[in-house]
Amino acid sequence: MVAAARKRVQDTVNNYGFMQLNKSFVSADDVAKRAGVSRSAVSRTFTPGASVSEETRQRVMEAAQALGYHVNQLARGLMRSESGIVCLVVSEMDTPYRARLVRALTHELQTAGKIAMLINTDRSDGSVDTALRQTLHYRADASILLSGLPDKAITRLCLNSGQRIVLINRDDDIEGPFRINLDDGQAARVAVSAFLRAGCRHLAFANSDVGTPSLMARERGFIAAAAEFGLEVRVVRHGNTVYESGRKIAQTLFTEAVQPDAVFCVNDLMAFGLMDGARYDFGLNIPEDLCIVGFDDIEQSSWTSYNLTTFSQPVDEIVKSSVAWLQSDATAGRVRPANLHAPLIWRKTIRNKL
Amino acid sequence: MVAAARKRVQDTVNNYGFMQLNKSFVSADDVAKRAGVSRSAVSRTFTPGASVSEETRQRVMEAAQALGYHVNQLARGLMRSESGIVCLVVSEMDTPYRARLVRALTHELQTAGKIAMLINTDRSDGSVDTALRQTLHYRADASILLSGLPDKAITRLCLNSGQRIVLINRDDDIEGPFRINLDDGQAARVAVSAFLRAGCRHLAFANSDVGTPSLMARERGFIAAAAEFGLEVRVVRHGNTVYESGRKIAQTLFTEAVQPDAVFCVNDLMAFGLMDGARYDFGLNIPEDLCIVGFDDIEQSSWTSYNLTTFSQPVDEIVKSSVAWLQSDATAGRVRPANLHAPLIWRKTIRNKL
DNA sequence: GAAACTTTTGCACGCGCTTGCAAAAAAGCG
DNA sequence: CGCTTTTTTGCAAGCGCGTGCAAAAGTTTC
Repeated sequence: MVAAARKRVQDTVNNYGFMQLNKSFVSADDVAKRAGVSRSAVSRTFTPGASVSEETRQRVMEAAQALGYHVNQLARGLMRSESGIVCLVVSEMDTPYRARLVRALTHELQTAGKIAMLINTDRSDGSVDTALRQTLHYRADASILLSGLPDKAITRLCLNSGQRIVLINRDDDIEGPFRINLDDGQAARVAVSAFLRAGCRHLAFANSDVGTPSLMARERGFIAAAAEFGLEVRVVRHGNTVYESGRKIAQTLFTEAVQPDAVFCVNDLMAFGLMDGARYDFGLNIPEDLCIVGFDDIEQSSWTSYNLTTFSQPVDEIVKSSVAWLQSDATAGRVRPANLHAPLIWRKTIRNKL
Repeated sequence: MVAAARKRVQDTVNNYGFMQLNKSFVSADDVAKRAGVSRSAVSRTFTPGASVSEETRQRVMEAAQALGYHVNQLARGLMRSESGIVCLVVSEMDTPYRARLVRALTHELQTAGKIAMLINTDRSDGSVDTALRQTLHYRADASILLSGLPDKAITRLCLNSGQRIVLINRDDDIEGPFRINLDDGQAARVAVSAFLRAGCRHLAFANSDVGTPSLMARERGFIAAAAEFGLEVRVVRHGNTVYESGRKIAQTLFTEAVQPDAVFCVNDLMAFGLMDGARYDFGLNIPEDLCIVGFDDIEQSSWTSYNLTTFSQPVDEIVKSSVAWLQSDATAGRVRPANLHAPLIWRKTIRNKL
């Protein structure tokens, strides 16, 4: 129906003599006709590595230019079984870290000649599995998951459809997808030793209760590292990894009998909440009374009001290695996960010496 | 080549008897064969409003279920000239306000049965025009521009291709696109009267020097509203609409002979920078020494360290009206722009009385 | 200049789907 | 039950493109 309507418009327009300029879409056929060659010729002109003589190539390009032709990626995708589409499935994408990742990913994908489709898994219903199935509808070449963890069945379905999957910070022992993780254990160790050097003795860990693998890895790592020095860790888990949760955790921690003098927050947002809670609800000074370290190094961490010492997500590396893997030859089956290092960015929330 | 390889795999698999489960993609043909009907029947089953008897419909659905079939949107898009794709073209999408908008838009589009393609215009080269042309490659049904302003020629090209365009906060007199704007003038007037009620007499306006239409509208509105009360406005423009620029502007403003006691910041990020500058570089107290109002009401504005009084972007309304218009009947030609109201959210950066 | 190459070109088929059209089946009616 | 009207169905064409194949054109070689 729509197509019919469009067709009609086009014809009318043509009758009025405005020709190609106003035609809905110019096809390879049109270009071929104008250039006086076969349609294959124009198709080959736009296919890197195909056999076309320089002369016809010129002719085709000229005609294409004049008509404003560009290949229809939908049709090309249909033939090639390679749509050039990469799906980014992500929830709560306005979270600073996620937003930065999405920005960097889309950019990198574009420079690699791919295009990003954004799938929002905010609504609770179908969540990730539905989203992943959706990626199949559009024959996406690959999916990159920033949040959620897919069911094994659906993962296999995607892989069998020739799709590649990248999991960022979602470690799990699913095989097939490329997994990118941070060395959370190492970061935790660095945090502990930084706290100790600052003279802290009462360590706490502020986590969310969603229990994402990488968050749990940080928690375990921190507890283990502290144990090596004979220290116990007060762990508080609450809500999501957002400001409010940090605030809430401050309420819990600073109304207890023995209060921490150092807190590792599982991400920066929670650290900000915790800092504001400590400062404004309990009058604590940071870093004199309380040392804090966060994770992600989002932009706000460098704002003077917070000046948060935090671990930096190597966004560039994450993005580069993801896209590189997408373009590499499919070594189907088990894929070696990437393990990236998150360096500590020193600012002002851990004191230098006691 | 890829297609050929896939075909080969499929055949092998079939020979081994694993059948459909492992086949790359199951097509409508497969379903038809299994259900014992024609391919048109299955196509009609998945086309709302098409004529199929309840019985065959059931049979088809069953077969589809068993085989894991879902229509290929690429192929459907090819036929229907309606891909279901909506392009979001945006730069610096990790900016809190933009990120929120992108999140809300993708969500709303999905519930409307569309899917979002994200086009990043960060890199300076082609910018918006290239991006918009890219949307044509994928035969997007529509494009929503959150940043940048397209050339008229390319706009017309998109419109002629049957694409619809939405401009958010990018007012300009381009005709054809649906434009959504805020009532910046009204907001500016509200800001002035709030400052006056607080006893402020030295107004300043902190703007970026990129000169986006909506930002300039706020500036003009503020100056005009102040003039009605016989007050002059010290305008400072610097850099981008980011934290650092606000910081820089603080340096400028508070080293001058006559210092402002009220600043309207063109967005929240700049307001934060200005606040931090005022507080930490100049020891000013907010709101006692200095009143501040921002724009956007991003999440950070409610954080205790800032507690910024600011104008709220009606994100929900923006998103809803955008998507609604996309689905409405094309009233081609001049489209009446939407003019939305941005209410002031009172927090703690404007004092109540003198 | 003819034979043996190599490169370029056009044809025709197919990717997976929608849809107008006419035939077939079902339903309504006196 | 026969006839008309409505609904359902299959056929076939076509959306815009890529690509194997064989014919055509161009190059080299002796």
